[in-house]
Formats: sequence, structure tokens, C-alpha cells
Amino acid sequence: MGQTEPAEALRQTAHDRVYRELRARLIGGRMAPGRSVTLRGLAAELGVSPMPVREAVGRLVAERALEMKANRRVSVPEMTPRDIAELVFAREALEPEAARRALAGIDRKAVARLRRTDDELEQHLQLGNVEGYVAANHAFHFTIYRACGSAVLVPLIESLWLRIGPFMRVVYGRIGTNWVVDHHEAAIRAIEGGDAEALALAIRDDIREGMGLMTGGSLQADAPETGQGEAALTRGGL
Amino acid sequence: MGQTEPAEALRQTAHDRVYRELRARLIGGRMAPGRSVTLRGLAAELGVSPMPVREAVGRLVAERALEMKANRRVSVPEMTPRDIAELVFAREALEPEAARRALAGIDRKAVARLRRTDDELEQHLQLGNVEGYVAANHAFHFTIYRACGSAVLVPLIESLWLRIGPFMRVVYGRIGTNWVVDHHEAAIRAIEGGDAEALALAIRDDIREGMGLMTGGSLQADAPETGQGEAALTRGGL
DNA sequence: CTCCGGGAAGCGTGATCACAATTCGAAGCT
DNA sequence: AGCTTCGAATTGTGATCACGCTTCCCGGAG
Repeated sequence: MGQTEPAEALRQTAHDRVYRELRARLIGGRMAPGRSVTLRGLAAELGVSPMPVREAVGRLVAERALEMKANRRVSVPEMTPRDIAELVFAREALEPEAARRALAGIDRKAVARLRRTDDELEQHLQLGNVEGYVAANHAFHFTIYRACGSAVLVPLIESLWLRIGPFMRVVYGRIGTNWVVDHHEAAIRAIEGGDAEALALAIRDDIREGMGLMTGGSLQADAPETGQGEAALTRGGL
Repeated sequence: MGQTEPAEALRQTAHDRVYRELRARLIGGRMAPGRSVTLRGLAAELGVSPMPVREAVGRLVAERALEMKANRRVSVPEMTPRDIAELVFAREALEPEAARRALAGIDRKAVARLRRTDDELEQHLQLGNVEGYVAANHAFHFTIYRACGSAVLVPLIESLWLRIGPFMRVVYGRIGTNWVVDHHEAAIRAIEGGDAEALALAIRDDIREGMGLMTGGSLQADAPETGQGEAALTRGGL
């Protein structure tokens, strides 16, 4: 489950493994906003000493994927609807352009992979497999973005997903009734047709639709402190 | 020297002090690209144990403000002209909008502060004080951006400055001969006139000019591995 | 029953040590 | 003289421990 490679074969350190594990949980929406984590707790859970966890958590705090409160305690950030809207604005500002620049780098094999991923996505959607859906959606987008070969845009976009991740689960719960246009399908067609502008628009619309599903409903709309408005959807996490 | 406040009074930890110090050095262009740093070296230099340095450096690596090579050694990243161009694209995509959203939040006192900062900037420019110029430029931009009150946009933009910082020094060396329009002055006028669009355009042009000064010259243009093309401008750093 | 206070448990932080890998130096060989 | 080679020093990593601080819980006073 993707992250952009900062180097090649240095992923065998304990702290990096912890970092990637937590990252995957956040992007996959497996950690509910507001949930607090502890160094020793994660260490025991992941079978390592608190030391690598300290480093991994520190990195995620720097990326604002985790939040350090005044008491020095670490938790998954809660975001106001406004925060989410700004995150989505940033995504709209960056991702369509990344897709546009990626177009030339997407070969036939990548297109086939996109089709396969999108099929999996639909299956997960019908089977009610939230984890699978989120993972497939992430894979779909970043299969495109990574083709632009940018060491700047892709990590930047990933940092946005990292922060939206915990709220992505909400989208799933509302996607059944609001499904109108399949922007993924439109994106694939644009890629096959070599139409960069159509691809950028498809990505933009896909983001906007997700945004609409997120902010359209309650989503702790008037109780930003509790962050438990979507408790039924976010499940226990951990 | 600004960073967005993640919390209020937790800046008295050693690792946070180290983090902010290194951040300031990077944004201020006081660490030359390609320069490698060591945990124990920084620890001795800053008068702390290697432990807080480890955490601070880890965070900066996560933000890609520092780079961890395959040998696990940490250094200031070298960037290709393409990397810089992408960074600048992201700045153009985010900063004008942040300024637009900030307009309403800029009161008279902030305008006065902007004028003062811009005056200082000009002075540093005439006196040849690179550090002062870079610091004033940073202060000017973020006085505006912070007024938008976004916990998303401002940190995101700051992460971009963090990565461009080591190359900012190059801009200064070329600014004397290429100075055409004072975009800062235009920005202040737009703020006073309440013209959001003019403000956004002024910011965009200011970014573009800096970009032009950066990629216009050599800047390790064909030797991305050495990164010493601008050695005369980047000075020893450390 | 409510409220408050004190102690124990748990928290992040930082220091120190051990270890494996890498780097760098100088000596020795061809 | 140039190249190889071997060893010492340095590096990041991880574990363990001690220290303040906060939080939580449980018992006692009102």
C-alpha cells in the first residue's frame, strides 16, 4: 500500500516499519479522529520497544497526520468541516495537475492496472468492504500520480491523503445513494484518448464528489470537539 | 522567525528547540544543499544529547526538508531544476489563494507590520545582508498567509518554503540586476484597496519572479549530483 | 450521595549504553 | 608511486533506565 519511496532498501528499520504501518492505518481510515495513542501502547501492540515508535510518531506529528496536544499526548487530529474543505481545496489545486503531468507516463500496462483496480473498487463497494474500497481508491489515484515521476508533487499529495484519511470512511457510508457519474471510468477513458484536460477534469470532479459527500452530511458539523458524530462508521480502529 | 504554532506552550522541550533551530536554518538558506549532518555533531553543536536531535531530524526527514540516504546518513537534499519548478508550481497553486482568503483578516496593524517588514527587506537588500533579506521576505509572506487562519494551508505552504529555503540564497545574488516590479508594494496596495484578486496576482507574480531568478541561471543545471554550482552563494552553512 | 484530596499508575522526555554497519585512514604490498 | 587491505573511529539504531508531569481512581470527609 503505497507511499513514495524516499530511498530504496532502508525500509527494514523498526521505526520505518512502524511509520509505514501507522501511515497505512491513517490513510485507510482505520484510526478514528480523536483517538489517542500512546508510545508504549503502540510499542507493545507492534512488538517493538517504545524507541522506534517514538520516532515514527514524531514524524507523523511533523506531517500533521497525528497531533500533539498541550499535555504532550498524541492523538488522531479532529478536523472542522472548514479544515476538510481546505484540504480538499489543496487536493483540487494539486492532483489534477499531477494527473495532467502524469498522462504521458502512463503506459498500457498501467492502464490495465487502473482498470483492474477500479474493478476491485466496485467489488469492495458492493460487498461492503470499506478497507478494500479505501485501499483501492488510494491505489487508483496514486497509480496515476506516480506516473508523473515527481519527487515533489506525489509526496505532497500523499501528505494530504494522510490527513484526510481518517475521514474517508465517511465517504463510503454515503456513496451508495449518491453515486452519479463514475469519474474513475472517465479518467481511464481520458488516459486512453490521450486527453490531458479531460483527465484533469475527471480527477477534479472525483475529488469534488468526495468532498460533497463528506461535508454534505453532519460529520460533527456543530460539535467539532467530540468528533464522534460518525462513530458508527469509523469503528474501533486499532 | 515564524512557524505555525501547533500548540501553545510546549516549545520548551529540547527536541522542539532543535527542530525549530534547524527549520530556521533551512528556511534561511543557512544550510547548503548537499551538506551532510550527523546526529552527534548537531548534538554537540547545540549542547544537547543526540536524543532530541534524533527526533528533530526525523521530523525534518519526514517533511523532506532533510534527506536520508541509503547509508542512513542525513543531508540537505539537492534538487534538480525540475524539482524546484514543481515546488514553485505548488507555491503558485496555494499561496495566492491563501492570500486571497487572508485579505479579510488583515487589519490595519498587520498592514503597518507589512510596510515595516518590507522596508527592512529593502534595507537588508541594499546592505547586502542575505540572512536579513531572507528572513524579512519570509516574514512578509507569512504575515499575510497566517491571516487566513488556516491550520491546513499555512503549514502546507511552510513545508514548501522549508524545501526551497536552501536555494533561496541564490535568488538574492541575482535580484539586484533583475529588479523590475516591486510585487510586495503591489500586494500592500491591494490589501489596502481590499482587492483580493490583485493581491493574489501580486503574490503569484512575486513567486514567479523568484522562480525566474532561480532557474534562469546555472544552479547546478547539468550537474545535479554535485550541487556545488552555487557554492559561492551558499557559504559554509552549518 | 457528592465532592475533594492523595497516591499510584502511566505518560513523554532525555541520557546513556551496546551493537552492527559504514566510512576513513594509514600502513603494507605489488 | 599507486593500489589494496585491514583496523580504528564514527555513524545511525534500538534498548533500558530515570525523571517530571499528568491523569485517573479510590477512599474519606462533608
